[in-house]
Amino acid sequence: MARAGLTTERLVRTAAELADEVGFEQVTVSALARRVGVKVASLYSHLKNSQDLRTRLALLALEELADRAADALAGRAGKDALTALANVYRDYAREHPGRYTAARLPLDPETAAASAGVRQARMTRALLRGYDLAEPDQTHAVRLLGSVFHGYVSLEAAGGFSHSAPGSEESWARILDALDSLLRTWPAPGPGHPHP
Amino acid sequence: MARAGLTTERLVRTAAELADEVGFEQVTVSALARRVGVKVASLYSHLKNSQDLRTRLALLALEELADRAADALAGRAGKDALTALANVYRDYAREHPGRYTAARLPLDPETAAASAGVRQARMTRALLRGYDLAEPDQTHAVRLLGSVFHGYVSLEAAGGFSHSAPGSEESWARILDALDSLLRTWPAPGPGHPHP
DNA sequence: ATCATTTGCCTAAAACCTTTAGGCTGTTCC
DNA sequence: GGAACAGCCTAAAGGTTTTAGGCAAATGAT
Repeated sequence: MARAGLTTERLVRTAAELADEVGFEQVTVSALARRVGVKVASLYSHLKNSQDLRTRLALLALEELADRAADALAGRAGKDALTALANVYRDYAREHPGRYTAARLPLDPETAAASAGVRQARMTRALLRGYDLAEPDQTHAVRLLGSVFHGYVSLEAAGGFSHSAPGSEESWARILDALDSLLRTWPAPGPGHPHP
Repeated sequence: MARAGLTTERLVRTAAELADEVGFEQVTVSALARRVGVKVASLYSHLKNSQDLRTRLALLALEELADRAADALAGRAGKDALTALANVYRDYAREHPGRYTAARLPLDPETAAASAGVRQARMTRALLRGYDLAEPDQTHAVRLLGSVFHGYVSLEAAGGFSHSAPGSEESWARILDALDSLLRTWPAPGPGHPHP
């Protein structure tokens, strides 16, 4: 009987392609087995179970995102860096929707701590060195940026901004303008402007 | 044979409880049938299929969110309104994680257009009347707020901000401060500050 | 080169979810 | 009461997950 020469890594990469083509939800051990031309049970030599496959896929996506982020940030600072990092997420989500969804999979704390997610957080923090933020504001800003990037990209992928003017492209640019401005003039805590 | 007296609405409400208890992903026609004490096939008189159940659950959650938003916004303006609306999303996600996940389900355009999602968008826009934003900046700001609320709540639910200082509560407060400040001084488009 | 071991893929089978088809029995309404 | 409908049931087919056990190809020692 001819052997297919499967490995866990190869399977996960194939699963990533599958995810981008048919959606992360549709990535199933069965579908993966079909695609690599092998019986379903054979995959259980390489994968613990279905959840294991999804987790590995998530870790792959987190790595790829972190790699792209590192590339994008190299040699940039300030708004340039902000824009570059933001576009890493948006572009990745558009090029690889299934992988991007996978990257959003909730991981248990230990797995998350060992993932490339921490690399991404570190890079976001590095980006903020181009602005003048002391702790704990820097952490708040890291969380804000993460929220905006993830939130915008998710809503856009769900079709939230299509079919209405102005275009999503323009909003994205203006939101980055706004974030840049906000980071340069991060406000002190408080109830906001005092009513005169 | 005693009749259970099921209706589609009752099933969807039960599915919502189920979602909050075991997670949206685990909401299945079978699990729902078990919970209401009926054979699986019986549910297909009330639900078109599994996807139909999930969609109805999403619509329920969107309605509940819009209702809470309307309550929260009544009689408030400015930062008060901003905080109230933001907390609607965060509190709802914490009280009803399954429902909140359901509300994030991508809907086909017609369904989305007929959902309470548009009511939510309208209310966010109404909130912004307390700030001085002309179109198209108002739309950009609506999208920014939606992104931050959804993004923050999602990352928080995924455990992104736990086990690290400062606490998520504090970041949330400071991010709302920052958004309020940003909305009061929304910047003009451009590359940012000119370098001196 | 041969034999033993390990490895990789297979078949078989059980458990669960989805969906359709058809039947029986309460309920409703003349 | 009886006709018609509605609501829940059984049956069955098809798909996914996972475990168990088998056979053959690759590996490596003698």
